[in-house]
Amino acid sequence: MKKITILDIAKELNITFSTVARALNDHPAISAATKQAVRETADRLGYRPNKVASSLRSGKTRIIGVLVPRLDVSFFSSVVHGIEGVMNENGYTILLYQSQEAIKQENKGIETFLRSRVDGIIASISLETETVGGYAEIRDRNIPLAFFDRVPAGLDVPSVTIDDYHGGFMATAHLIESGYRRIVHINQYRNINIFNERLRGYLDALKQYGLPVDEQLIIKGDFSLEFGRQCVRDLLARGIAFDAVFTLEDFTAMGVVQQLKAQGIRIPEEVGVVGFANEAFTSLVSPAISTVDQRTVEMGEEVARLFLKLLKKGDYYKHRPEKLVLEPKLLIRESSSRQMPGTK
Amino acid sequence: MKKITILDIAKELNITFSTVARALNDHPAISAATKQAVRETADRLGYRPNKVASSLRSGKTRIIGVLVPRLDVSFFSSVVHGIEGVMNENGYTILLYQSQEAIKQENKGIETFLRSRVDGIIASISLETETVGGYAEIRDRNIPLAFFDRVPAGLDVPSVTIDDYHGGFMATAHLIESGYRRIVHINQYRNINIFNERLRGYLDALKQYGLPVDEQLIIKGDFSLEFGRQCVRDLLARGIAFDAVFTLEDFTAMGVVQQLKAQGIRIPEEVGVVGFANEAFTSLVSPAISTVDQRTVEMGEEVARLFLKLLKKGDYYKHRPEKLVLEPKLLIRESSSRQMPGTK
DNA sequence: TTGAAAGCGCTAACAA
DNA sequence: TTGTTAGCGCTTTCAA
Repeated sequence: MKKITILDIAKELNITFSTVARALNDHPAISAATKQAVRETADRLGYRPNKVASSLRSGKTRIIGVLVPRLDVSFFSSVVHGIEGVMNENGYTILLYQSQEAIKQENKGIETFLRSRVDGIIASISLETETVGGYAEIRDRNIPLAFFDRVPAGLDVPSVTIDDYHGGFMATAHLIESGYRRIVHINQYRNINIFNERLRGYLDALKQYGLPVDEQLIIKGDFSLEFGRQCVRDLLARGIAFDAVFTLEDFTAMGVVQQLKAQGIRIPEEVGVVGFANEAFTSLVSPAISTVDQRTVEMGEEVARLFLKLLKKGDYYKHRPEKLVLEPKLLIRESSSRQMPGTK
Repeated sequence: MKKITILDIAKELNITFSTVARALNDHPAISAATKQAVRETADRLGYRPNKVASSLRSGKTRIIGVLVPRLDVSFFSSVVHGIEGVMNENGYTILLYQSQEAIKQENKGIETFLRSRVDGIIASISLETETVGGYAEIRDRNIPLAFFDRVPAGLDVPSVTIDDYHGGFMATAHLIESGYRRIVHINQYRNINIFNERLRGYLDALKQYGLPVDEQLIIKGDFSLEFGRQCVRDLLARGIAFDAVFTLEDFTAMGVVQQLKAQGIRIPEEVGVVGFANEAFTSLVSPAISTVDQRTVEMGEEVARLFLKLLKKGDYYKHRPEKLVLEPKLLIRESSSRQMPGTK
C-alpha cells in the first residue's frame, strides 16, 4: 500500500497540496465544495495525516510525557488511568516512561521526552530522587511540567498531591478517639516528603490530644508486608507495650494484621490498625483494614486538568505555580473499630 | 533558551552540518577528533537531537503504540509494566491508549497510532470488539501488530496468551480431585474467546473425570464481586445443590466467598472455591482463595520480545505468525484445600 | 574524511 | 478562494 500524502490527493483533484492541507484542517477560506471533494478523496485513498511531519513544522506534538516510578503499583497505574482519560478527551496522547524508582532511569526518561519534543511532562519522582536533578532542565527550556504525589523539594512547579499531613493526623486522631493510647507508627527510612508529612500528622495528633511521643513507637524501615510482620515481632520480643499501629501504607498494615493474628492478639479489641492508600485488598480481608484513601484516579484527572490550563498560558514559569492539595478520606473499617473503653 | 540544532554546532566548529550529523551518529567515516569536538560542543550548547525531525526523515519513530482496555485493572497495568520494561531496554518508547472497553474508542486509538506513525502496535481488544474491526487496516499497512491475552478472532497475527483452556481444566480437575462433585462455574455472557476457553476447560475436566454436565450449574453474567454474591444467593434460594464454585475471575470468587460466609457455609469443608487471575487480595483474604495465575508481567515481557523479533523481519505478514501460549499456574490455597472425604 | 544537496510531509506567510 | 513558496531538523546519497 503506497503511502498517501496531501500531494496525492491534490493530484487526484487537480488542485495544489496547500489547498488540500487547508481543506483537511477546515480552514475558513476554503469552499465547502472543495472541502467535501478533498475529504472524499482522502477517505477513498486511505489518507492518514502524518503527525510527525505536522509536529516538525508546527513545533507541537500534542504528546505529553508521563514519568512514573512503576506501573505495577496500583497507585501509579490508577493515576495514569486518570491522566490518560482526561488528556485523551483533550486530544493529547501519553508517552509513557517508568523510572523503576531509579534516578538514572528517571533522567533517561526526561532525556527521551526532551528529544521527543513532548508538549509537556507530568511526573512523580523516584524514591532515589533527592535533588531536583534532571527536572530543572525541563523548566529551563520552558516546557510545562507538573508533578503528582511525589514532588521534588526545591522546585517551584505546579503539582497535585493529597494532604498527607492531614491523612496522618486523621488516622492518628481516629485511633486516639477510639481509646488507643500507645500508637506505633511505622514509617520509612528515606527522606521523602510525603512520608515525612504523614509522620508529622501523627506527631501533631499526639500533641494535640496531649499524648507523649515515645521514640520507641516510631519505626523506620522499608515498606512491605514482611516488614510489618517483623515490626510486630520485634515490639513483642522487646516487650514494648502498644495498643495500635498506624502504618505509612497498606501492605505494611497487612503484615501487622497477619502477625498480630498469628500471635493470637485480637484486632481491634487489643490492638487497632490503620493503613494508608486504600489498596483493593484492605476492604476484602478480615478484619477489613481501616485506611486513608488517596483518591488516585481523581489525582490523575486533576493533574491532567491543571496541566491543560498550564498549556494554555504561554509562559508557564512566569505565574505562581498552582498547587492543588486534595483532601484524603479516612476509611474506618473493622481493624480500628472498637467501642471506647467504658462506653457501650 | 535558543533551540540548538546541528547547524549551530556546525557553525561553532566551522564544519558542515552533515559532518555534525554523522559525528553524532557515530558514523565510521568521521575522525575521532571531529567526533570528540562535536560531542563537546553539543554538550556545551545543550543540544538535544530532535526525534521528530529524524523520524520524519528516516520513517522510523522508535515508538510502539500500546492499546489496552483500561489501566486501572491490575492485569493490564502489570502487562504494560512488562512491555515498557523490555521495550525501554531496546530503545523504544510506549505511546499509551486506553479503549475503556469500547470499540469506538479503540478505533480512535488505532487511528491515533497510525497518524503518529508508530513503528508497531501491541494491543488487547476491548470486550465490545467482536470483529476484526480497525485492526485489519494495521495489517494492510504492513505495520507490525501483536496481541496479548484478548486476541481478535479471524486475524492471523502474533500473540501471547495463556492457555485459558488448561487453566480452566486444572482448576476444575483440582476441585474434582479434592472430592467436590457438583461444581458451579460462573462465566460471562459475552462471546469472548478467553472466557469460552476457560469454560471449555471446565467442561472437559468434568467429562474426563466422568462427571455429568449440569446446565443449572453453569451461570453466565457479568463479572463483579456483587455478581458472585448474587449467584450464591440464587443457587441457595433455588435449592440447587453444589459443593464447589469455579469463577472466571477473582472478584467474582471473592463475592462467592463473602456470601457463603454470610450464610454460614464453611469453606472449604462444605464448598470449595477457585478463582482466576491471582489478584493481590486472593492471597491476603481468609480463607485465602485458590486461583489461576496468569503470569502478567511475563506476558508483557514476552509480547515485547516477540515484537522485537517481528520488527527485525521486514515482511511481518509473510511469515506464519508466532503464537506463544504461556502455561498458567494453579495456586492451591485454603479455599479449596480440604481433605478428600474418607482420607486422612 | 568531509561537503553539497535533496527531501521526508506538513504549516503558514504572502501573493494573486 | 486558491496557489506559491519557504522551511521545520534531520538522514542519506553522491561527489570531492
